[in-house]
Amino acid sequence: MSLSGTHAPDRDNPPNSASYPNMQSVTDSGMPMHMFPLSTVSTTSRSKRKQVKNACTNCQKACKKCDECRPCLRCVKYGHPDQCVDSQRKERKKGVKRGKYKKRDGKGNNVEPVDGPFLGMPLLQSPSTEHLSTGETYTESVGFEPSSYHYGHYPPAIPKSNVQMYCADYYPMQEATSSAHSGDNHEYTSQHIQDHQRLYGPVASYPPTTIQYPPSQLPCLPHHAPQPTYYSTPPYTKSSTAGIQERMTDYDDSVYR
DNA sequence: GTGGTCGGACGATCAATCAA
DNA sequence: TGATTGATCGTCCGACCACG
Repeated sequence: MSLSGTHAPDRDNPPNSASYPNMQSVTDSGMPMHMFPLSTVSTTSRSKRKQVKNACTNCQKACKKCDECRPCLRCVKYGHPDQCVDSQRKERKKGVKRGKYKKRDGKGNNVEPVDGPFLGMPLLQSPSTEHLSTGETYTESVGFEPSSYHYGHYPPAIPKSNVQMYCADYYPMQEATSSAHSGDNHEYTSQHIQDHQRLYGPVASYPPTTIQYPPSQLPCLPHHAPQPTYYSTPPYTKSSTAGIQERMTDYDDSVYR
């Protein structure tokens, strides 16, 4: 990122390190844990950080959390929604030679291939899944590795140009903490959310209770924005709260492929 | 209290490689 | 040809600092 800097982050206590699983601050969707209903948030888990596919230039420059919507909440918050544009990604290198492949056990050791419940994919073992049996209580930590393993198992990609992101997984409608927001820790106040709604339309409730397919509204888009193209056959029909997050995430991912 | 800066951990992506 | 691996690139956490 930036090339010059004088401050030294706390290397001895990497707060986001997997070696500190109890220091959960964000969820799979990138939503800060404090924005979850307390009853569903495990205090002992640390799930993977969820990143947006493409941060806007402002957030990228500031190294701050962005969201899929344009303008993003951060740009709205700081009063420059018109400058909220996707950053450009450079093309990945091709023709990079690689050595012999090793089988792995996740720790860098050579092992035999492991089988898991999803196409040989190992289960994501999160501490918070221990008390959850059938998914009756939804937390972000439940589920399987939202990685490229299962990408492409859903209907063929639709052109990216036809896609606008559905952001139900991002915006919390719980009352924001009374302490309002602090810094950039994406603790948007209810006032911020209301402002955003006033400007750009309603945002989705969180967590959703049922999957709507296609979504009846695109919560983060300006009302005049072009509507996305959806498959005629929904890739997901799950109606329980369990797993909704990952399903929506998977869907979002699938449309890019 | 608020916002800006920034190092670096780690998540996402996808081409190269493997194996059936 | 689909699955797996590993390199690359990007996001953003969280500490620190400046400012009003």
